[in-house]
Amino acid sequence: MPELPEVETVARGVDERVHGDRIVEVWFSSYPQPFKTSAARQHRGLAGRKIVAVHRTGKHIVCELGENKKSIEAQWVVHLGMTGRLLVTTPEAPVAKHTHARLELKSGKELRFVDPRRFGRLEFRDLKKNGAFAAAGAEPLTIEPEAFAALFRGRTLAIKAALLNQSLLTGVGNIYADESLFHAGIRPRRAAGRLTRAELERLRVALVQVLEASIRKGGSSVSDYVDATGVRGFYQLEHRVYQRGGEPCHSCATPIERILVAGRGTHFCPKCQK
DNA sequence: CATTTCACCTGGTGGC
DNA sequence: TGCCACCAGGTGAAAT
Repeated sequence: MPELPEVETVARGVDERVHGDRIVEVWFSSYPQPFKTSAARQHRGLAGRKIVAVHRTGKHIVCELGENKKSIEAQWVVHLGMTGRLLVTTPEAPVAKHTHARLELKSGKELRFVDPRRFGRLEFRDLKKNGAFAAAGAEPLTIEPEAFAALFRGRTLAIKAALLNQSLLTGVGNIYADESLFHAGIRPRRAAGRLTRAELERLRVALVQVLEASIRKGGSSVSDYVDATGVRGFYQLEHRVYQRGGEPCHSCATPIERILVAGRGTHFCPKCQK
């Protein structure tokens, strides 16, 4: 479900509703997979802490914990995987199947992590011991043109595979890789290192435009993505190629092709993309 | 090292 | 209605 625009939408929604609130009680499911940090250690770290702010880094949601913004002591880092949801609810709201974490807040609200496939991850970081969370790759919304081009220099892998590599760029997933390549007019199987400087700049600009447009629409709800309050996004209505295999291209009416690149379903227009 | 493949999970869909 | 194959927003380990 969640790539940069979806994670940004969730992080903003959670921040609006819980910043300044204090965690008074913590509950975790017994499935070990979602816990990058053991449930016991997260429990000790989270209970009693105040959530100062919530924001996005790449595809991660970072909850800053401390007494105020100038004294952050710890972080709770949430990765939604494919099907994760981070929801702000009332305590009475029915607990959804596959709920793995419930943080009861002083205000009476609850912060819940729900994840059917359990590909998501929850991590607790003590800043003194572990340091602050940092993504490996660059932020696509702010990277400079020169640095963006340098990411792909000399690489033989497909440009689509390179876009998905989180240690190069952080936050781009299958939807926005396909959509940005369409808007830039570049075929997904092209070797990353063979793109011209002009093509790379078209790609960077397309990526920024697509990601920002999607954030404005609350992200893409292809099947089950919802924001922090359970509301779906609308950017799926703007998709030009993603999951449109066989359907006519909106620009030239040529049927959109679906192929496999880096093991992922990949969609492109054979006429508009060179 | 760079690149590719596969396993990790549940659930929805479409064919028979 | 049931069974089965296939597909899905991600990522890290193992293989090549």
